[in-house]
Amino acid sequence: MALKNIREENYPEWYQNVIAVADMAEVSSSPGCMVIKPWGYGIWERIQRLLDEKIKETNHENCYFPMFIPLSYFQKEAEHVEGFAKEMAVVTHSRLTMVDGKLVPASPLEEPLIVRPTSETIIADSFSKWVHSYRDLPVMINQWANVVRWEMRPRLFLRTREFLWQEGHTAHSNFIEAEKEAETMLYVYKDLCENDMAMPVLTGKKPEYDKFPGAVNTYCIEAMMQDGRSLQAGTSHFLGQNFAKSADIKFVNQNNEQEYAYTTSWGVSTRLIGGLIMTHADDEGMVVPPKLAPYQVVIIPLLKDKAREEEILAYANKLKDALKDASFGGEKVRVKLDNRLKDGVDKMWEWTRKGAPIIIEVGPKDLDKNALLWRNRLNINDKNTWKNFEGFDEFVNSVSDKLSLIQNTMFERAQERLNNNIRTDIKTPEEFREYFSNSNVYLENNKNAPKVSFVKGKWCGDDETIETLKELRITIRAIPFEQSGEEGVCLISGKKATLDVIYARSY
RNA sequence: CGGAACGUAGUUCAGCCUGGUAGAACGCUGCGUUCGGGACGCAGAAGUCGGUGGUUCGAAUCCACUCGUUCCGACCA
Repeated sequence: MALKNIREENYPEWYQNVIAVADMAEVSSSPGCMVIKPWGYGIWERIQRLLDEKIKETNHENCYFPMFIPLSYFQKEAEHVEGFAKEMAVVTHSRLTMVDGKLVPASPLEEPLIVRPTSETIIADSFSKWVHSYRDLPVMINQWANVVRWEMRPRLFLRTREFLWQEGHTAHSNFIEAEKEAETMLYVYKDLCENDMAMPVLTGKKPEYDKFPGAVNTYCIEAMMQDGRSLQAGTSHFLGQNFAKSADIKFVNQNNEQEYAYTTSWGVSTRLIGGLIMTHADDEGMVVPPKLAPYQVVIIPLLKDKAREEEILAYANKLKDALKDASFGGEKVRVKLDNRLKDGVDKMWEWTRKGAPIIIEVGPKDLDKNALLWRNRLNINDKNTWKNFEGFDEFVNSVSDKLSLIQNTMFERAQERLNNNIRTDIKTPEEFREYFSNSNVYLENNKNAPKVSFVKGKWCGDDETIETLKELRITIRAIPFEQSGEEGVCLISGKKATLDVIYARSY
């Protein structure tokens, strides 16, 4: 057992332990912020690369907007400023001066600048300059950037004051096309989560009270963490004409009439890595799905026998080169030969904690046999797999299948957990309260069975229910797109209701 | 931003109540024995005790302020 805290005993500390032992990130000396270390950033780079391709395949182009947004821009959209006002970093001065040996801000700005919490307002401003005719539409852009939200209670990857993300922004000439865009991107996110991150998600719409400030509709993907809580993994917003009206994005339509554009925005962030951890990591540390692993195969040469050191290194290098010619998921296999001056066994466990999918040890015996010993991260504690010796060529030829199997197994495991933990048999407010009176944190013997997870049931939509949900610390995660249409009983109010929603505690 | 706890070596913590020049374990370095699943022995290096100010002959220890971390809550497209 590598970790000081295991999942069933202390889930929040386990989460932080995983990040520490996998060397993914650490709390920065700059309050509320994180330092993303190479292994964590490498995973983010993989997410970026895979998602960026999908964004471009759906006809978007990347560009970049300023991180400083004039305060007045936020006042243009009433709901938007209301939703974000509480958590903004404000730049008020343009220089420092020395007073009594201390640096103090000087030269106040005429208009304060906001460090972007999201870029709808400044991008809408540009759109208004770019769009004149229906022939200029649609505008479909994306930016990879950092944003700042002054969170009071930071948690690595899940909620930090500064985080990295991508935000897409589009403008369209009509309602239908814009709605379709918001939907398209939601499914691009679902594809990323499920096929690349091996993290199944539910799709749906946010209830009115939980929409993005200024949006007409907010669509979301929600993932189930191992403790049964929900993580909002990404959102896609149909903004209607709200931002177009406040930023004056007008165009002349085919009938020579002035019309406001319809806009959308959509984003995912480094929070996905938090989701990745809470979906896949175990009591030994991180487990990274092959498609996201910065290194999919790590080779550790065992160099105790000085006489054969060169020979073993040559063999390890030969293996590395042979593996590089293999491919997985349409890309070359990423191989790391770990040459550091440390004991082989220490390196083996280090890469286990980091969650590298396949770890190979290359020692003197392998030279003679033309073989190698490989370990599958998913079975790291299964003694039956401790002696996975395999012929050199046989391994090289099957590495792609092995990675594929690991990727698929990880997804199936997570999918099974999601499928098995959405309760649909809770039919009354009494049963509902009883169920959620349990705590989330404790898992039963079966780590695939959190005590409290998702409940799918009816909701009447009344305002009073929102207050009750707050008291119970439960949220409506999504209104699924597929609705049964059957009448039932609202799990909060007990009134008649037909709308199906997903209830859960959340991060 | 409210409540609570905490801040001492790279890490986890003891010492504080009852003031007198800094401790352990793990980790790290060296040597040796082991070692294809987290090993061991011996030796060694490593801390202006979060910061500022106060009380005192003397402060890790007492007091005030401040900064930060963790947990709970509020907040969190």
